[in-house]
Amino acid sequence: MQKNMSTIKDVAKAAKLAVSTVSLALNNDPRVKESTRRRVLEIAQGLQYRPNGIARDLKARRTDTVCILLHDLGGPFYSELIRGVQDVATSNKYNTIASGTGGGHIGSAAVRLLSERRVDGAIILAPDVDDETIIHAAGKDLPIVVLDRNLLAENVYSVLVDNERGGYEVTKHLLNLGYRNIVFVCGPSDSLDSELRYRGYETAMNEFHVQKSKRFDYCGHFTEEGGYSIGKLLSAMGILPDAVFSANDEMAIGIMKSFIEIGIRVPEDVAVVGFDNIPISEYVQPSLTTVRQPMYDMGAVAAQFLFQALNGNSELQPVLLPTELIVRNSSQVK
Amino acid sequence: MQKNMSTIKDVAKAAKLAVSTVSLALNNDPRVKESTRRRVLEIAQGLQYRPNGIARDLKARRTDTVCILLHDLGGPFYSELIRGVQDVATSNKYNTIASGTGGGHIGSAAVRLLSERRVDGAIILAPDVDDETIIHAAGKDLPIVVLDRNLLAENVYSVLVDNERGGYEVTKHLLNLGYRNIVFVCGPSDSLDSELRYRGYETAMNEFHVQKSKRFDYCGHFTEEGGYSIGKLLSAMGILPDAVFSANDEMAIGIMKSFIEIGIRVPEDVAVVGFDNIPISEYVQPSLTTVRQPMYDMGAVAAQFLFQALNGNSELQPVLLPTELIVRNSSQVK
DNA sequence: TGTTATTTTTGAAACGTTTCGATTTTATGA
DNA sequence: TCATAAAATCGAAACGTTTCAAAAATAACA
Repeated sequence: MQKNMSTIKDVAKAAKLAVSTVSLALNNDPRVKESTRRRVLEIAQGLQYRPNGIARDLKARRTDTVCILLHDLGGPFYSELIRGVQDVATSNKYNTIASGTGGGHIGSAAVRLLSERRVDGAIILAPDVDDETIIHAAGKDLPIVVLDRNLLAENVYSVLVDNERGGYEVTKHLLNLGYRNIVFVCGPSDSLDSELRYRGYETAMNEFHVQKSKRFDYCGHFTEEGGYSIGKLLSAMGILPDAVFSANDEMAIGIMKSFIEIGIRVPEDVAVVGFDNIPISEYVQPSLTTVRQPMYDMGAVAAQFLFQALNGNSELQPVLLPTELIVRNSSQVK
Repeated sequence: MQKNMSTIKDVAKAAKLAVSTVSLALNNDPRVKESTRRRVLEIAQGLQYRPNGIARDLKARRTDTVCILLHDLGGPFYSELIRGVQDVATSNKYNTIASGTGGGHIGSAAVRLLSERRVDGAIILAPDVDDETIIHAAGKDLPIVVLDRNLLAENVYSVLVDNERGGYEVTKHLLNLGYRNIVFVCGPSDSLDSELRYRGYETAMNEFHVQKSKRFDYCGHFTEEGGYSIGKLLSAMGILPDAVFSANDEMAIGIMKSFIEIGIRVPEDVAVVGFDNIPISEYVQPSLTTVRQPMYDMGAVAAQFLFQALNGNSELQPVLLPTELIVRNSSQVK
């Protein structure tokens, strides 16, 4: 049975000093005599004393920690985002913790970290955290940066990726290559991303005076399986288009897989393009033409916003980050 | 300028009740009259009161949170691990936060979360957190599960993957296919994983009475670039083996890339196998034969250990999870 | 109505720190 | 040696909760 964790009181008692002196000593306050400090340090060491961070946070009314909330921690392309946040947070001497909002009671992670003020700031890329929660939690002393979300509120700042332009450019790429019958495969119907990418597609198609596919004809759930089914469906119904623009890479990969299985060649018979530039998009066969989102930048910019806000600057305009078209082999015969 | 967050005191004052009554009311204690509770709830709502989690944690001396410490949050194959942990933690009504140990001052994340007791338990897969820190932080009330680390200490529990057997099996697979001149490419010299995988390789080679490569001749840093250089080196020196067993997939992919670049065919000229079964290993060309680590199980088992320990069971023997050989095209002509 | 049992509310202490103003100790200068 | 300045230490309050024992209010019963 281990004895209880020793506290600053125990150290004080052992050193025959006041608690306050010990505290000062441990925090290297110049007011304590050098010899006392050394003695305190020694005794603290001997007692295996470790300050209790929670008590410290309570007193300080700050945690020096920011969090990043993701629906699915460890999703395929959050990695760079997290890195971006962490790099900036670290250089501002803040700690970063991440939490997934997916499992468990809905909103529990958000409530716990934000509403109950266990962090000093937050970056949120999680559609399942509702605006309400965010608006309520945000405050002068707890700025929140939302990613990929249309939300305008006090102490809430916004970083967006130009999904619409990305959709426009990749569609135009297809059109320039001569493809005309281009089908758009959308994601979940409540996905803003999917919607915006469609709008870009729409614009490009209009620009070329080409008839566009009805938006909601083909709808996966941003999953590879979803794409696979849609691919099967398209070919089974004998309505193969010239090209498919899938609202994300996972679905695009599923689509390609289904095509290839039944002997439809990509891109010779049908071109396929995706969106997101997830790591495997480079490795699938054929490699996937897609649109890169600047995930690292997104994280870094979001974190910078956070610290600007924490330093009192509340005049931060929403920023729109550019995407980048990445042409690979799924759209263009070598 | 936003006014200060309201506390339970403000609610009490507004309701003309004692703080303690309000606390009881908010926590649905049956001792408070129903009508009072409703009144309190209403007033709390009106004041936008949100309990301060830090104060609560301090008083309760527990956080209902466990953390998972990874060197590189968002690394390619942690995703499943995190999911495993989170699933189990959630079903035990605990929250999970994740933190990367890579950026920033070394050990800072670990110290902050573990030593300063901001969590009730931890799962650690991060070679850069040293044993010392773990041993010191661990306690009856803060069990720690270490993954892939040889560490035996009080309140520290261990979940391992049978790297040695994995190495043995994949080597045997090569030997059974007739390969004899098999080179082992190791990871960083301080990597236990790499070492164990080598031992499995050694055993298999001995079993077949084949001469094995010297262990430290070829050493990448578990990176694709490292593998690429080694591949170049091997071919440049004209000492191509029959097969290469790379201590992880990233390096294996780099090696294949370099081979293919200069016209060496995989697997016809040289077979390549890796370890870890990272997502893209399935998609590279040729697809990579590798060894799967049961990441989800690892996370789930680790979390289960944690909660067993939190519930007073300290008799948990280290567990060794089996690996699984995944044969793909990089080792075997179709 | 008075007594007792029950329900409801309360004040104070505690969790482990930091910080402030006050007090004690030591050093300084005449 | 004494007064004063400077250095070192101290005690108490505070951070925002929960909890415990006790007090107050209400209900039940004779």
